[in-house]
Amino acid sequence: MSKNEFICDCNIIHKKSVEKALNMMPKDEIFYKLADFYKLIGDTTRCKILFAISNHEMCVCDIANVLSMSKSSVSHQLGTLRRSGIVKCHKEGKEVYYTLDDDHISKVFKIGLEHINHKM
Amino acid sequence: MSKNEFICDCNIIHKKSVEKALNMMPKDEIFYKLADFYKLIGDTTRCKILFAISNHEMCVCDIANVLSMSKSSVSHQLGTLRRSGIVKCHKEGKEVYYTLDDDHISKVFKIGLEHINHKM
DNA sequence: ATTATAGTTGAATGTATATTCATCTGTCAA
DNA sequence: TTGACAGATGAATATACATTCAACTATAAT
Repeated sequence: MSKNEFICDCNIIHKKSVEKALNMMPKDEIFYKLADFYKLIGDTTRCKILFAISNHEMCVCDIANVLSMSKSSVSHQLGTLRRSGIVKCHKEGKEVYYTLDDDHISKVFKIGLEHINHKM
Repeated sequence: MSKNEFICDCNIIHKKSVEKALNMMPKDEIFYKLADFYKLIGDTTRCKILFAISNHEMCVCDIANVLSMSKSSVSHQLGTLRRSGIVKCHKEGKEVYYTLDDDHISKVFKIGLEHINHKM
């Protein structure tokens, strides 16, 4: 009977706690997606972009001006957000307008700001 | 009268939109903190750690076993989370027990999962 | 047709950061 | 007081990724 049945460099202190936690943990795939989602909004530039377009749609140039950044940089970030299904866009003539794909983002911002205020 | 009054490599297309967005944007400091908060939970390992301890407190060894990771790696991440005020800890003998600092994390997880489900 | 502008994209560079390794402290037991 | 273990931590390495640069497409105007 081994003291350490798990693949880790230390012994188990509270076996029940560990097993309980293991049971309630979602699958790895869920954690990958969840972490990926937070990682996407966990960047100052993307935070600002999402905030800017959360009120009404904006084209790339306007967003670049709001953030005082290059079109290229903004476009790269918008591409990342689009491929991840966080924003969507539609074209009108030469311009491409971006909006949030759904409104979970606004909710997440709300709680994030609550957390920050709680820390002050 | 210059066509481009802002420090950006492109023109403003919709002046009103840009000004409106600029007015409602929080200060940079807020965005730094907000992005930092999401960045912290935007990592698979830290996501798992937070999830594991969200139910009841756990010591470092137990967390390491739940995640099948080394104590050192877990401890580094816990240190980061602690210094950022996301988790807190108390010592009992040789062991250090970690819990969430407040329950905004659980709420954020809830919305994150909603977003993921919305995408399936 | 030609020119200007909106936007995208691949490659390169620089920066940030997660994990590992080795070492250290603090606590308990023998 | 010696040994064993929980945990923390600095340095090093490796990986991820944000921005820049240059080149490209597409649309509109002259």
